[in-house]
Amino acid sequence: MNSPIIASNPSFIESKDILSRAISKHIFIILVADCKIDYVGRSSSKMSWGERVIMLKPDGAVLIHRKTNYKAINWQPPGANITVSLEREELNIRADRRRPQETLSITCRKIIFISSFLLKDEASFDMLLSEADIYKVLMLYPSLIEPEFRISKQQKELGGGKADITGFDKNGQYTVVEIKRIPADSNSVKQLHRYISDLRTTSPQVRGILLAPSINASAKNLARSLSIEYYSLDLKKIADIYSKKYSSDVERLDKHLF
Amino acid sequence: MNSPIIASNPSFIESKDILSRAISKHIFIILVADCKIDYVGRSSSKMSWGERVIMLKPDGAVLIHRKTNYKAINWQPPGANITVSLEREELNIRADRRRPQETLSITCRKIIFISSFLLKDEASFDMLLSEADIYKVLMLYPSLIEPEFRISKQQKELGGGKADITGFDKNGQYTVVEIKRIPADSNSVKQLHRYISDLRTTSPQVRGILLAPSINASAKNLARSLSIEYYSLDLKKIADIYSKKYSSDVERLDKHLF
DNA sequence: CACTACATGTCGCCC
DNA sequence: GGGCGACGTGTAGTG
Repeated sequence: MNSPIIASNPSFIESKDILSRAISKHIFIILVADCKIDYVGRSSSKMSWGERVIMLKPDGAVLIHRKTNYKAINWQPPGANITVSLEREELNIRADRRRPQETLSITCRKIIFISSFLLKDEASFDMLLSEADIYKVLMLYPSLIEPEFRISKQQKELGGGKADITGFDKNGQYTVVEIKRIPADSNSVKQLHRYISDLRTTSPQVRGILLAPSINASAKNLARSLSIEYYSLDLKKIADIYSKKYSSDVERLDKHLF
Repeated sequence: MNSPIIASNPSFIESKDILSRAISKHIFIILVADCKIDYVGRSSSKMSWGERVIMLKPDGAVLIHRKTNYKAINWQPPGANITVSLEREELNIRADRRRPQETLSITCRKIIFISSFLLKDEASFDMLLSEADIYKVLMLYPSLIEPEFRISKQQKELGGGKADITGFDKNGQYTVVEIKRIPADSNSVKQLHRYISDLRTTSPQVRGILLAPSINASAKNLARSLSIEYYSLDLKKIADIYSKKYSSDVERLDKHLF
């Protein structure tokens, strides 16, 4: 954290100086200003004067936040070209993007506060046990789905969507498997039903298996009425296998688990 | 802009005091801190120590931004319950949400900077060329849908959802129209199909028309198989009409365009 | 609180 | 770079 700059009620000249320097050096900037916003691009928007928080990131990303909501009210993604200009009693910040051609213009009539600083942050961001991770483990060990299960195809196109796993159970019955990493709801059941509904018109005995850590009551009822089976998925076990697989030695694991 | 608070390198005690007060008073907070993040909910993630910008909004929204990217790396949407606690040499900020049950935990080992302030902002946000704007233009000039098209109803309840426009073509055939302002995908086709599927059981010749600036290959195939028609929508022309209508003089426009 | 549909969706993957 | 599908999608409107 070198050279943090903090200025309250800076003049326009001072503000422009801080902004220009920070932008050219790719330093993170936060400003709070009374501003109006014009955006023209894929859509277009206008917002008149008000106090907002503006973030200018080293990679060219621009965000304008109002006092509520998770999403920025206006923005520009990374890679935007940011320019600052001083015109009479207004400071203008413009962020341009090409492909798609979009322009974001922030006109400030009062700068309440500016700060700029380096952010030292080299940490990795680890998303744990995504659906893709579970999928990888099940592809490696199909018997976790059901004993003697054989996977025939992954991500098969069905009913307009993509089924997670399709294959055959120990009786040779064609089966579609849907995986959820969070408690299954009626949407999960409907999703799986969409996949198998067209298959069932030709072969009604197609099995649909829903694998999830748990399932809620209405989803369970819906599944029963649609002849879809639900089995609980032991996420802890999956996570265990996943971490072991990615540390090493899959062979020993095989013997240990099955 | 009353009572802005700005503190550089505040102590943990001072930080907790500022945070607790600002949260209880629903005042906007920005802090820059060396922190680690744990999130558990629909997914889960972990990130170890690093300097980040944290925003706590009056409505309970929480955003954690790293030095790059448009999106927050971790967040909590509005309505989260935010609590602050001080434990040994760490300040912890927790944001909890129910339904879905999710927890975001921010552990700070150093507060670089805190500021908190009210944001006076009552401006309206005006977005132009939304799908609603396209409706308006088509309602004014149904012939843009198809020559001699007659609109009977806007936003008709069908198949559990709301169809954009329903009406009759030049042959008196009942028609459901779905509008997209972005390239149509298979979801768009499915959406329209849901609207017309029950109608077609009684009158198979009901037309489904999808209007969008473009359509992707899989959606085109799906549309064909479901007997749904796609026609491209000239957004530039629509925008042109819209802006002219809202500047004035619709009469002259009529003569000019048709 | 549910369900539905829109969004400058954004993001990542594959071609 | 464009096409395509998933997302911790978020967000607004409606019953």
